[in-house]
Amino acid sequence: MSVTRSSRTPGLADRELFRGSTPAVARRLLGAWLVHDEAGERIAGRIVEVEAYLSRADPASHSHGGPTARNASMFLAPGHAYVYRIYGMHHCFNVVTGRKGIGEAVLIRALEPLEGLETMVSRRGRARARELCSGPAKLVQALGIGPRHDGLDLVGGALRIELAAEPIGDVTIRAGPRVGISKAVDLHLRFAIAGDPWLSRP
DNA sequence: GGAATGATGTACT
DNA sequence: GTACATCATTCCG
Repeated sequence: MSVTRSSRTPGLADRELFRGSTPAVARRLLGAWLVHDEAGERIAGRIVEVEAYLSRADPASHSHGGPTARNASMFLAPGHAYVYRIYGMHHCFNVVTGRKGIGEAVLIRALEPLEGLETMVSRRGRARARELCSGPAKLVQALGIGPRHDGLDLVGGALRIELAAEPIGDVTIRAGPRVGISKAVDLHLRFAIAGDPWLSRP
């Protein structure tokens, strides 16, 4: 199976990447790679779409009501994973961002599939590349992410973020309302690489 | 204890 | 484009 592949060599992200303003971190994550090393195989994709979820003041954020058993991982230090179950049957993957203890995170919504394509296809049960990682629950399934990754440290782990050599330019980023929420629809906290063919929706 | 709801995906019309 | 699967968490009484 042939795929487009970036010639740039990704580099490991350190914890600083995840600190600071969560919308700024969300923008910075576009173009970075999400990588999962498992059983000697490398499954990876390039992040093309994300959403920022802020602290208690953000009514659409899971941390809105304060810490609970479910959202506990959101209050860990930046760079940890927050994995939760949605609609009783899917899981979504977030990276904790901002500052420890405030409950902010970036939801990864879509990837351009780059490595481990065969494994992704077998996990997803469909061969069309466009359907492998074009949605938060799809990419979680394709990369083999699950509830066991909730709360894990992404810095230096088997599941991690790797930075592209050059960040993408701000002009290529589009912002818009977050998907699937009913509150704070006026906030434009969904960020995507403009015109990218791998988005969950245009 | 009970009911509503959800950061979705898939199948089908 | 619309319907529906499916269940933990949350909120209300």
